[in-house]
Amino acid sequence: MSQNSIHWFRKGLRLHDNPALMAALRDSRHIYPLFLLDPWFPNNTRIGINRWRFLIQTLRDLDNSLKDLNSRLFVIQGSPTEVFPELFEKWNISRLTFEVDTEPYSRRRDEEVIRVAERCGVEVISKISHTLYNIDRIIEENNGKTPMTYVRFQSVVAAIGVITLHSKDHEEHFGIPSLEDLGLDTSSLGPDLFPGGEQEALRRLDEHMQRTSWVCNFEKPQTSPNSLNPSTTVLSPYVRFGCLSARTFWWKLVDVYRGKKHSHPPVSLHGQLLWREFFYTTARGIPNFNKMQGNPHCVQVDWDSNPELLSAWSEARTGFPFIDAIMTQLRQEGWIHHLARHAVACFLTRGDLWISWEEGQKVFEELLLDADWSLNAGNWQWLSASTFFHQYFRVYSPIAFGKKTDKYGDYIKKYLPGLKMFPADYIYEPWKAPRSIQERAGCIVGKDYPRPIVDHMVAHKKNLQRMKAAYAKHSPEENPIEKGQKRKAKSSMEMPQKKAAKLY
DNA sequence: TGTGTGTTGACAGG
DNA sequence: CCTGTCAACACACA
Repeated sequence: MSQNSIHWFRKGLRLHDNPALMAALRDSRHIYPLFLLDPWFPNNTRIGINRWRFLIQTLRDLDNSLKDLNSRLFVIQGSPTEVFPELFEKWNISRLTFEVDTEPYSRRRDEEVIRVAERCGVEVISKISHTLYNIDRIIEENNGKTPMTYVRFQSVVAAIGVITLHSKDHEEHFGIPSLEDLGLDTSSLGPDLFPGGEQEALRRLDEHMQRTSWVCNFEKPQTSPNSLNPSTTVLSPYVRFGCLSARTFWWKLVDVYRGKKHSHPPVSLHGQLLWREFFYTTARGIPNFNKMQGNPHCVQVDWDSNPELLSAWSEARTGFPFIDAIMTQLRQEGWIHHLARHAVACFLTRGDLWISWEEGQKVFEELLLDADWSLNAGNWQWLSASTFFHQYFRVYSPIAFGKKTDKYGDYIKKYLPGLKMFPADYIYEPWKAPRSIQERAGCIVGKDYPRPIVDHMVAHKKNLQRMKAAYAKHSPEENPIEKGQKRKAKSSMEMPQKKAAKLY
């Protein structure tokens, strides 16, 4: 039997570890590798120019790889339910294959496409390969409940057992558009530090996996948010687009770890992949995951609406050099270290500006090369102490935090060259520098660089109280009255006992 | 229902 | 480098 198949690339933009693509190849006479530029995405999400470039580079790389196999990538603009019926008929298609995607829009889209395919008599095959595990099964194994902690998540996946890795492996052509073809403004393109594509992804993976002791000793919290070159792998954009299979990454790490002492989840590189899996699971299980309202696990906070403060943050004009340097790196290069994300996210939300994490989520969605719906929403909830993380009294200092790993402010000077001449004593707080030093540095605060938009000490103390009030009102699954009584009992009884126990 | 724990705080003090 | 304190959270498990 010979068939004509379409393999629909969405994420999973690779040839390696691609079970759905393999399913398309089986017994096929013709296979049509297809990528749709679905207008839903630019119409409903924010895609910055740097991520557009990453996508186009990735598609070119995929096309090149397919050329080596005597094939080409077909790139078509249009919504799936309109495009597919035409293509099914035009190419006489009997089979459609694609990778499972767990995001809300993707699930709705795929359900509709499956219905369209059924009507056209086209068999649909979908395979899991974007995640290590079957995300739905994780929730099932946890009695239908979404695991809410990493520890809980780990115990559930441990029970599921080892993940598997898929074994390795025309006529007219619809070309890959350029950024200009797509009508995009390319004037703000940043340096091309992380070019898209499977070949680049595999090259970078290989490069890092050769550093065996670095891999074995990797502990995420020990890596620096403000080194001049990334202190971590920056494989995240590649995993996000599926240029690199998370499963291939996982098993490469198994090879490197074998027979050696190595770090473990949550801090290890394996642990990082499991964090991704954790947030994919919670994003699948929790309704309205990218919103506060209607999200049953999210603490409801009375965030301020303050467009001036928000744009100062997103445009690197807060007057805190550490924060502004990070936001500059983000905008120019499309990637910042995870702890740098913590620092700016805390600053925007519960730490200083008291602006909703949803606003920060939008900015990251636009600017990060690795912006991923599930991870972005999950991490913003984490950092704003809305869901998953509740120790809201742990606040990052926009002054002190960066000093731990960059005493002299070299990172700040790289991204904010206007502050280059400031002495180390004042680089994190230039407004404290005497006028003479500001003049010598050629940078007057309030004129050449903004004054701080908030007093951190005042703001964070006030915000702590506002968080306390929000938590007092928060009652995810319980009767609020009952909860209030429990809280009272705890605070009057437990604390003195604890202190007494310590004294004796 | 109490207790231990939680990838990644800041700060003072030894 | 480590520790405890600050003031205090929810989740998970026994």
